[in-house]
Amino acid sequence: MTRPDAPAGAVRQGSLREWNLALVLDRIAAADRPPSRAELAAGTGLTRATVSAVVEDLLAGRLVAEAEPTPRTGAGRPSRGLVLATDGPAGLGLEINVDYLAACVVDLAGRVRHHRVHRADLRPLSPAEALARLTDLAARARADATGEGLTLAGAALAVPGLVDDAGLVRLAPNLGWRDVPVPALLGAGPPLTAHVDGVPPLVVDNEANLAALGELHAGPTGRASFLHVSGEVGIGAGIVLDGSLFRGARGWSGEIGHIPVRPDGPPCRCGGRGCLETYAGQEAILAAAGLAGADLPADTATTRLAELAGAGDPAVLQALAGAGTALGVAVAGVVNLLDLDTVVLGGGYAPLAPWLRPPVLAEISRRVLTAAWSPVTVRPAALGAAAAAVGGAGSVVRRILARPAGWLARPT
Amino acid sequence: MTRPDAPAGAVRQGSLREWNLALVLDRIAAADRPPSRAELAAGTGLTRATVSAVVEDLLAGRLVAEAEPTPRTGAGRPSRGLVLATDGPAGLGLEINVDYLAACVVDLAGRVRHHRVHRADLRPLSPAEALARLTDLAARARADATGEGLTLAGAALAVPGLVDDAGLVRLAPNLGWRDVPVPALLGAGPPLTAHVDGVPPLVVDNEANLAALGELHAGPTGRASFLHVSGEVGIGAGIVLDGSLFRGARGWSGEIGHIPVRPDGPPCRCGGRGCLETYAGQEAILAAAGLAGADLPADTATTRLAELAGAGDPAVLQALAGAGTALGVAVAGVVNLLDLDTVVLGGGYAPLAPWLRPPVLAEISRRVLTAAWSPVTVRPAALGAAAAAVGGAGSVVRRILARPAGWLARPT
DNA sequence: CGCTATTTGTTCAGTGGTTGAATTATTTGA
DNA sequence: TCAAATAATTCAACCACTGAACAAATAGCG
Repeated sequence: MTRPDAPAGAVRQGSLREWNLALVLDRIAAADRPPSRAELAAGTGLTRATVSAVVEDLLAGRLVAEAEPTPRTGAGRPSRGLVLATDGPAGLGLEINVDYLAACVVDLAGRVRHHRVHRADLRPLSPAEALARLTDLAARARADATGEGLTLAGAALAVPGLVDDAGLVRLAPNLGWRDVPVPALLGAGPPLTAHVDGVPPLVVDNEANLAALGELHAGPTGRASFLHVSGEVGIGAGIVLDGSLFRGARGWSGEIGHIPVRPDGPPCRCGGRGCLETYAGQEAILAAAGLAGADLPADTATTRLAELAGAGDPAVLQALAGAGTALGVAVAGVVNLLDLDTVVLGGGYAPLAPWLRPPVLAEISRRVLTAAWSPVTVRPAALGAAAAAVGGAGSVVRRILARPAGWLARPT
Repeated sequence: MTRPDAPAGAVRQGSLREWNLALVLDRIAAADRPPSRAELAAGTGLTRATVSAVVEDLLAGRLVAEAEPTPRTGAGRPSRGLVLATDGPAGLGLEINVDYLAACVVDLAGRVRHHRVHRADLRPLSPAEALARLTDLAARARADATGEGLTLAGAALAVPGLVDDAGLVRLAPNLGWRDVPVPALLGAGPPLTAHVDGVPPLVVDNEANLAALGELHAGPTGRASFLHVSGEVGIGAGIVLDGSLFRGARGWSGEIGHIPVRPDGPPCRCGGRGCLETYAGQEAILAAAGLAGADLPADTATTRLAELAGAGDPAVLQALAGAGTALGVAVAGVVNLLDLDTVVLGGGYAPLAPWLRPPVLAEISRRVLTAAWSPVTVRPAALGAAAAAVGGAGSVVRRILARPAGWLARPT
């Protein structure tokens, strides 16, 4: 199935070119070394004539550039390799979390060109105050980007909570936010490029979703399926199916933290009982490790746990084993349901992966029906802290790569 | 997002026509009354000229037909309504289960033109013997179909087990099958139309998947997202996301029966403990209701349970309440994870829905984070017994509707 | 009954984008 | 220096869609 089942709209002449622009650009992005026009023609099935025409459009629009002449290889006219432009459009990624703000800029080629983190406990601040600080950070990122010749094509903001299509944060429990209209509050900053192709200049999304996207594009292939579990104060998950993020019917998928692990376990903030969060959330782990009252900032707490576990502290080791088992039970259910082959431990779980991985794997191999045929990989996230910001910035440029015609046709 | 992210292949001139054939055909199929060419043009955004040309191709290929002249409506030249052909291609749906075989034929318009069920306990038979009987049933269906002027375009066989791409049944626990090469054994029957468009003439798939597809196409809209839970001896689920079946990375999604409900509950056949199946599988319900030794055929067992529950038998009511609660716990996890808005109780659960629904709903409203914003519907399946056969046959004709060019270009 | 208004469906020149073959460009190797 | 080889461009042909004009078929009205 390479084609969507039911076309959504009319296909006119121009759609052909739109499609082939995306096709060629996608191959340039996916190639491991700058491909020539001839190689692209062979790879896509288009004729060399068509590829030349398409590439001409892409060059004119500053989406690709011709690479430095490569060292000679054989007889014949030398090929001119094509690479993604590093002086064209770029994406701005923003993140707001309980104890830090982050901003980063990613160019078309996926390189992180700017990255800055601002640590501060944001819980005492009002949403407007917190977002004002974020606007400062964004302005600095923008200045950096334009200084390097980049054009910001859009921004994505990661929030640890439920967000609706319009960017309204319905609920961010750990920030204490409820019904915060983020785009309006953040719109005070310098304007980004206006709506491109129907997408607003600022997209607000769940932190776990964007972190999963970051993980997807950090990996080698773009067509993976995995579950990215992000263990912060709450536990969120991003679900990537066949290379694209699954958002659910209303965009609120991934609430793995409230999967029941023991239906009659301890009560949870959500109103249920025995949710995963009550066993493997950060507070639960700290409490089990006897570090409950320490009141450490969230990220420090994680590093502290890793240190103590590395030193062999028995209470911490037992706490992590318990959390890992609970996580494994929940993840086994997910893997049974969705038939995924990879589980990524991200966010606060990444540094704890050495201790969480064994119990998670044990539960999976006990409970997953198909584990015998095809093993399930459990690994820590490749991207470190603030993966969500990078993922968000990446999502902006991926949107351009997926539909370059929209960018090329933008009003200038 | 109406367009796939990364085009998979070259888009040539002909692709345009291919796409628009599918577009127009899809609108004809989705319309609630035969649309005219002019209405199609208005609805799709194509010009009337293009629609005429496309419709001409579809008429020539016997995929659509002109409807009877409709009663007059206003001034102007009368329109000629277009309907899906009922004398063109049709799909053959087959099902093999523990205690019955079924075959049915569905035409392009989705009407069931033939349906026959053969009841017999298949467990004592070898796979070859069982499939020989199914071949007989299929031959009768074919004779019926050709008698009505239909051309069988392909077949889908539903099996209660894990199936790989090649049609090899890796494991069907309740039939006692392991590594059965179904297409080879069933291939002895009269040949179907040869490979159309790269798809083999016989597709073997999981029973729960095909039942979910049947439910999808029985519904009004083609773009739904829901979980179809099929409670037979085992418990399977078909996951429909945005109008298409999600099969998982390897095609083995939906094993909801082995989601852990109580991690330290009773041991399960799969090796785990406390799986959903040990609480809400048919055997578990019968045991809890005190009907364990009765040794009823599976479908009779379900009707018996419904009778007793209807009569107010306290043991049965309690058994169903317990099963419903366990099911609700598992389903709540799924809904939290995937953000679905509908859960369909199918297979053996359909007749028991009046008693299962309340506890399932109760667990969902307790445990699903977003239930407050947007309620989750729980309803019995619209299709009755052998829904998988109908769904399978439907999947064959849907494939033609989704890609009519492949059918039109077939060698004749 | 004839005329007009109205809507449907078809015809046809025009256009955009791809195709395939021929042509030009640029290098290696004999 | 020339032939072989490979890359990229050019150009006539072609395909499918567009837009406008046209033909077909009816209702309403005098």
